[in-house]
Amino acid sequence: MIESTTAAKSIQKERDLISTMSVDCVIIGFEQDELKVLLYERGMEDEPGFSHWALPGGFVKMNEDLDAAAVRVLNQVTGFHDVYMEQVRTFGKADRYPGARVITTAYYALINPRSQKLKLGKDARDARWVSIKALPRLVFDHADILQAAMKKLKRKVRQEPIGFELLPSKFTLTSLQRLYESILDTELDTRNFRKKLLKMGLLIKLSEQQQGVPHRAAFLHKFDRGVYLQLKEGGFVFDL
Amino acid sequence: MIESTTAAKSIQKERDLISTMSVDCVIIGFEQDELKVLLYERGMEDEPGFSHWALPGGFVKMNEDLDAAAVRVLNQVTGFHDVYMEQVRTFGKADRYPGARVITTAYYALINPRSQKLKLGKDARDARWVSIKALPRLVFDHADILQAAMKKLKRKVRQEPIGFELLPSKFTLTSLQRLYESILDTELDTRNFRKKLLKMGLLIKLSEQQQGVPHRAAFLHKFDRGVYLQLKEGGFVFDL
DNA sequence: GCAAAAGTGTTCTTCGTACACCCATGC
DNA sequence: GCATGGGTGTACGAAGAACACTTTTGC
Repeated sequence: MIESTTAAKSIQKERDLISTMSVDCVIIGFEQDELKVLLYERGMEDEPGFSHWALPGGFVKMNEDLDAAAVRVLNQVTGFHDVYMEQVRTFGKADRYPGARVITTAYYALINPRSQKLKLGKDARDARWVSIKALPRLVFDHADILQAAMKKLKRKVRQEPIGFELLPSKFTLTSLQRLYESILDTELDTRNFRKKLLKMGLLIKLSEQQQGVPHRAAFLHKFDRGVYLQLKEGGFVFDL
Repeated sequence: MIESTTAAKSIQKERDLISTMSVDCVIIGFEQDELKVLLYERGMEDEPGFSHWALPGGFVKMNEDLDAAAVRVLNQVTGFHDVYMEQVRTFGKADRYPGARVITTAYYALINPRSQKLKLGKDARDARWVSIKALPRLVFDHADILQAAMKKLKRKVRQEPIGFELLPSKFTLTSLQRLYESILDTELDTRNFRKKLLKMGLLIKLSEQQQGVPHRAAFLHKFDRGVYLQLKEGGFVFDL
């Protein structure tokens, strides 16, 4: 095998190579026909950005996989678990974090805000689902990170149906359309949207309907996970 | 401003948060109708992976932007400068690098191998342009990194014309087609390929022709950078 | 009965795709 | 004259885009 241990240790002793890695999570939810992001107010008085709004984040531990760190941080700050996450990219400007060299890898997470209860971690004074259309000022480069995540999501949504993660298990076609409209930031033609989706065979129409709405009740639908996985293997495209 | 310095320093003292960041470069070139990657044989006896083939990489310095580190590393290992580079993603498995915790961010670089001379850095025993179809075994997780870069390139090539970077300034339509075929790993119909490209108006047909070929000489073309930049702003799509 | 959203087909245009032959050159 | 790649057009089918009215329900 490779003779490495001493060399590697000497590398870590060189002060100018040492840095701290963190992960930041762009947690995206869909509620009341709006895309939202979970932000929190930093609550550690001795850390940079105290009392400012930020994306949930935390440091990567020495023996922890990067992806695992993202999952852990999400859980520690929000209490959420079993969430779909994907790496966005890494932000590494030398001066991005005040007072120390911290390189951060951004992840986005997709979740239905009503499916799990928010349990604030100790580092947070407050946390809120904030509409993507009305963001407060964020600390450090978190506005850039958020923007990059949204851009990635826009691309992603054209390649596979991500509604699975953001909607309740039973939903109306209209709310699915609103979701796509929010992500793509356009209006879609209802007839064309339905035509395309139904042709794909991904949706199962239930006999159940909406209750108590002051207009004609819509039928509920659910996703067919079997068909989805099958399509995914074949590497399909999903243009809207 | 934010009261941060002491806090940040205390963060970096915690041993379990300290790690080393590196960058690795997937340097892609196109030569003799083939896509190639620049690999080097590791030449530092006291570093892991000595005498094995690897992607050019190096550590990020304390006061260096991550993107700048990628540019520097590329230059140090190969002597290349002014090269198109883009971040792929970050690889952070805890055990990916033997003997130390090293998280690495991968970049891909596109270059015409004939446009700049390869000048080996001191860490390399040897370096070669290797066909993407005949790769040797690579150290650490470099095979995964390379694969991720190629996948990203495949997606990229459908969204903007990257031939700019990989071809000489004057080229034939056939070599452009071969480039796309190499990246996408398919065969394309010549007539349809030309139809689509010419309709875009990105190419300028020169009066100059190939010299000394044992068949009908092809006209040379060049890219119209003005039209390219214009199209790019409008966020165009480029399907083949 | 009215406000509010659900649901449904057709036409036109655009674009992708398949396909075969003559042309110029070097040897 | 032959081998090699250069260069060109058309016809068909699929898919995207535009577009308006009837239905159901709660109040």
